[in-house]
Amino acid sequence: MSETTEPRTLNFLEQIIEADIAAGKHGGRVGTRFPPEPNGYLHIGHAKSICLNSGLAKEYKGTFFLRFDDTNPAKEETEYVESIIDDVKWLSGDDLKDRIFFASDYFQQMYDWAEELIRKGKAYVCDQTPEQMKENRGTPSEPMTPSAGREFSPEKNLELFRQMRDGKFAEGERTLRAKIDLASPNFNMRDPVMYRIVKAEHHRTGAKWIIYPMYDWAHGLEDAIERITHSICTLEFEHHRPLYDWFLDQIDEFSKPGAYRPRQFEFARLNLSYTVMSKRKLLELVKGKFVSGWSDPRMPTICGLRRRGYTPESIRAFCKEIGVARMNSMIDVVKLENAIREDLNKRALRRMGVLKPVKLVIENYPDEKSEMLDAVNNPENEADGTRQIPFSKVLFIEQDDFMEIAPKKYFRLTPGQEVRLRYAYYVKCTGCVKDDAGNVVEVRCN
RNA sequence: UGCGGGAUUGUGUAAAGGUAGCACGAAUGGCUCUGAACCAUUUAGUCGGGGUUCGAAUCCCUGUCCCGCAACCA
Repeated sequence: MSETTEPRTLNFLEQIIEADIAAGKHGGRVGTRFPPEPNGYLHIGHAKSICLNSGLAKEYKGTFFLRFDDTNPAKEETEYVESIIDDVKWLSGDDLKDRIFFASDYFQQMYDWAEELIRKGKAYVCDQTPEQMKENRGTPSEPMTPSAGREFSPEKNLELFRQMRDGKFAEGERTLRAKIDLASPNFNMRDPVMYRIVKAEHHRTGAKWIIYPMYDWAHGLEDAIERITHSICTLEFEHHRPLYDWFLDQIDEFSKPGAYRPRQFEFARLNLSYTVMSKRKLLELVKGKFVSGWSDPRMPTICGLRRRGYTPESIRAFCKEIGVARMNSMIDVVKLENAIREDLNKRALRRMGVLKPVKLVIENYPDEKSEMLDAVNNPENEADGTRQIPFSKVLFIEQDDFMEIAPKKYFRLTPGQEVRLRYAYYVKCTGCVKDDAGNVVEVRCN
């Protein structure tokens, strides 16, 4: 007997993961995460990342975490944290129990590792202002100009760093920088900032910290702490990858032979035709009261789609359908619409409604009579049963369902044409009644 | 400019040297219970130029075009 196996096509991430499992990396385990900064509401673009990460974890029987990358108190709020948790739970169908984390919970650990780098002479305190840093960054052919701190002893830098932590400096006065390469063609490697001073209330740690880790320093550490195996992000972080690896290389715990190492992989973000996804513009719509709020059904936010009637299954199907690649693309929004149509077609209970009514009079139906007719709730699922709908001489139909003078392929009511009324009788249109202005006020048939 | 990515029907996405497939769209036809859905048929593609090979979307060379980055944002 021959086995017919469904030909399964893997996307590039599945191929990488399967190769890693086959090679025994991480003991064959898969751990993914969705790491939003709580600085806004999630939209359909984020849905792609959520479905990807949670989907891969499910597919390979791994773990999926929701982690808030809350490293910039100036932009983050608890309101966003709460909405993101709701949206991710709803979309992924995962209760996220015990699997919601915060970068801010790792601040002390990150700080300790920063001191480790300073002690090793791999990081230093810089006194350049943001403006000076920009001026001194150099050009592709000229190296950057460092500050004196680059040559200070580890002891002195450690002391300065502790002073930063303890509030001896104002915002912008000092930063901690990694000592990497003054002339790297990848500007991310030209001594990137690891910590900056931000004197703002953090939504979780309050005023405990006044120095905050930058994304590049923090992200790989967060992944490493959580034992993420495949750290999936969007394409624009591609040339941050050398930095991601460099930082982990500097920390004993993650650079020892056989030590745990997460890896970064990039994919193309979602672009949807006719859809605004810029956080700034969406915020403008909300603040300017052009919409009723983040969950306005016209918004491309996850909560907006939810209110519009999208099911999580349909959005997941959409994400699976569009695939994942490293090429920038523009998905036609009809693809999203197709996903919900397909889903709802299978499970939605049908109801009839009339938006712009016009009276339909059945001339040969008795004046006083009325009867109840059986209507199928869902033609695609008999189990959904039937309901009763009333029928009488005078009914209301959609204005668009009648045309006095109709084109060739008009299948609705027009004088002389017979149609079937849904769940009821065949009727033939005999004409219509108009008011003084010429508007059709009544359609007649028998 | 430097660095890093990318290029397969209209839009996406497969094919790891061996028949270019799938989905959505579009078109045509069918259907007197949603102009939906469904059914049938059709449409249309490997960026250009060289090379390797019996055979190239795939490997090599070369050109072109597109995207991203050069924040004390993530």
